[in-house]
Amino acid sequence: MENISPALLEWFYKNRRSLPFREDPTPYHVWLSEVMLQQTRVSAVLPYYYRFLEALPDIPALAACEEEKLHKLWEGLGYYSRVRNLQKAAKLVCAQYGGQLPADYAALLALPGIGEYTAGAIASISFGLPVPAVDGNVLRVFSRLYNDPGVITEPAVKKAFTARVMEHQPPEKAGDYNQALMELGALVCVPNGAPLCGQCPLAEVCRARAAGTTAQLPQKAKPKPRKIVPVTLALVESPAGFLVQQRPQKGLLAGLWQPVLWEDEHLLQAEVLARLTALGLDTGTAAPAALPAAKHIFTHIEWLMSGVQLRVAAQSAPAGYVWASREQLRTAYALPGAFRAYKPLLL
DNA sequence: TGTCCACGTCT
DNA sequence: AAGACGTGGAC
Repeated sequence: MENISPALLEWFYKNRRSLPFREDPTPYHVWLSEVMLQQTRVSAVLPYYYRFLEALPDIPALAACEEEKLHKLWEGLGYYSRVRNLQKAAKLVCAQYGGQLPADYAALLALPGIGEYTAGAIASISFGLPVPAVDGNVLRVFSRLYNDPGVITEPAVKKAFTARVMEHQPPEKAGDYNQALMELGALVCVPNGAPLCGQCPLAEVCRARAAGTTAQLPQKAKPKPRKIVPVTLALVESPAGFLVQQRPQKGLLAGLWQPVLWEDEHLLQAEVLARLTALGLDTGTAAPAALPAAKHIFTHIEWLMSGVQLRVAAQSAPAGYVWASREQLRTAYALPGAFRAYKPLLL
């Protein structure tokens, strides 16, 4: 196949979206934006990106940030290990590289939370190094360009596609070329079988377009069914606020905060009261109110939530729990989006 | 309603 | 190799 980069770059320079991390592509800006953009759309990321940089304008500031403030800056973005790894890496960068990201693909790849894609994006976009940055957009574009039915979730297929990506990459414009491929995937060679081939600078050479197979590409593995998990929660409010606890530092929603909650159990009101009493809480005599049922879908799990809401007298919090005021819940404690249905009651 | 996006990284 | 890990919006 002829080299696609001249037509691709010409299209990119005319059609690229103006994005804050593109207008000022420092290594830190590109790093932060790429980590935020992993599994998350541009429109969702932008407000977080502005707020994060305002609070933590450089890598040393990120390295020094309090964990709770960091979680709060990421609250609602999901995949919270991303922000913990971001700070781990920032601390390493301060200790090993004087607070500046290294202009070296292998050194970037060695940092926590930076995998092949993110290392390639930073190295090519910020440092101009001729390395690949192959994300889902690029895999989709190349699966269609070559009419290749390879299952793109398989590492061997990704490797083969990456080799093709590099055959077309102009070493002097690696960053623009990589961004152009992703931008083409985001704006023109879109998923779900309806690419805008009429606007595509590569339409003439696209083998899937010639074969009429764009809607069947890319091929992917079937997702596994999600596990259904019953969850019971208790919104316990005293004059001091709501009773909350921090989740364990490993696993689902690690380190985030939640109301009193039992996973894998669907409890009746009387059972909830008994559990609260067993924690040492004086629940008084007022009848609890049932909470509306709610569902939250994670990638691999589906929470079916129900529970109760109740007011109790002023008292000390049971071990492992704290009373958090509405103000503290708004400004200091990071609550995952899974509790969105109940947030109006909490905030 | 349910599916897809969404390879991205770590384990 | 395969599973863990969030969220929200498009369709």
